[in-house]
Amino acid sequence: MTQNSNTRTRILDAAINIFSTKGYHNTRMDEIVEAAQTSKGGVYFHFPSKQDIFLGLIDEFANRLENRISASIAQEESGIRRVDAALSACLETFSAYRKLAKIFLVQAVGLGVAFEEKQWEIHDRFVSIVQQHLDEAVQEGDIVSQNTELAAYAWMGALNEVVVRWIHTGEPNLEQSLPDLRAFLLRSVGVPEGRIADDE
Amino acid sequence: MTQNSNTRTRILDAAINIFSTKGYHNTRMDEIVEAAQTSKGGVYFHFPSKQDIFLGLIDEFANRLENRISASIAQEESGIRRVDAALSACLETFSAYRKLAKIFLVQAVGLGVAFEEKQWEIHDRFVSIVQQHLDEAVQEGDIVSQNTELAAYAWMGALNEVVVRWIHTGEPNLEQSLPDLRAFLLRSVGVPEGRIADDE
DNA sequence: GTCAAGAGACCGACCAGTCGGTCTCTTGAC
DNA sequence: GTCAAGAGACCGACTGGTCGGTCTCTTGAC
Repeated sequence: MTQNSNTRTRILDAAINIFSTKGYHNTRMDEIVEAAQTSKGGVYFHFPSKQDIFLGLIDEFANRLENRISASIAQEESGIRRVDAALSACLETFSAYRKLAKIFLVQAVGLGVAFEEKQWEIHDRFVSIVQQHLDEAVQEGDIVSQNTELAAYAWMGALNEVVVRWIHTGEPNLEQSLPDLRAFLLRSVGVPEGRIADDE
Repeated sequence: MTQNSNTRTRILDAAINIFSTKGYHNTRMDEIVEAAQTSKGGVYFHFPSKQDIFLGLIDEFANRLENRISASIAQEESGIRRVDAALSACLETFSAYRKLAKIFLVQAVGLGVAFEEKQWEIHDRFVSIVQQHLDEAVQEGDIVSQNTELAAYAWMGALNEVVVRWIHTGEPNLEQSLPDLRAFLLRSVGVPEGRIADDE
């Protein structure tokens, strides 16, 4: 039973802190044990393995992010406003969970085949969402006809890069990058200049 | 001395192959030894450490990439043509060295503080190049005034994502993505639609 | 003979995971 | 109310394998 054990939470907090700063392979279970103020046995009572803790954190964050984005999109009608909503939700979520974001975007990369699969599965989920909405925008005539798959990947990449940059340096503040990033993304898919400026 | 020892080359080839598929931590020195058809002693005669081989590969690739890009840019006059040249050079280089590209873009990420520094140093070199040229384009009136730093990061991210995608799936062929990617990038910084289509 | 180049047995630090055990809390028969 | 019986949570010494790196020993060219 997943009862609200305090120890379990402490372990997860410790794992987030250490994984995010040192990466998967440079994190020793003993470090997590110490930071969580528990014992080896305590950790392995709550979690089956190191890998399981790590993947659990990633899954949890991916779901949280996707939910927030979906919810934001659902509240808006028009294409461009949806982009705004999704983008805001996205940056806000990353902003609110900087350490998890680092695990998600940085530490989960390059861990070998075992992790690659999950990595791509999640990745593609987000790409699909973006592409789907770009396709709708094309059909509604909001943007010019184009290679929306490539555009979706490029958006993901651009967003990823900006967020990783923020994770690393702490600035520029994500909220304050939003307008420029928004303008960049909208221009990139050919939203007419006139429609970029206003929110109506 | 970097003399043309056959063994040395075999070791590097083996390292490229194995690092690129398994990542840094999942690559055993013994695997490299075996693939290079040499011995532990042979490897450690030519290289001081595992980390050194890895970082050496990255450095080598980064320099190669930067040189090719710089050379391409130098051959062109106008801003937009330079973008084209640089982009082509970039994609061609990644295309030609797919495994090194994977080490460079994927396997070098998330390796902990020891590697992060070098990672960012190289990263920033490329961002600077992009930003500098974007700034020039603004001054020459080719593109609208904007946050070129963010745009440079976003370009890097977009490019990175598309290339990583290709590394992973093998398609779409990078050369054939070029036109769409080019259009995406030029639009994103506000090059007038009319100037995107033609190469003149 | 000597020295670059390579071979491969060996070392020992490191670390994920295990396992026997303890401590506290709940339950229910009397 | 109490106490035996058990369950759940947690402890930490220990293990067994792994793997980067070293060391001594060959070999062959000059």
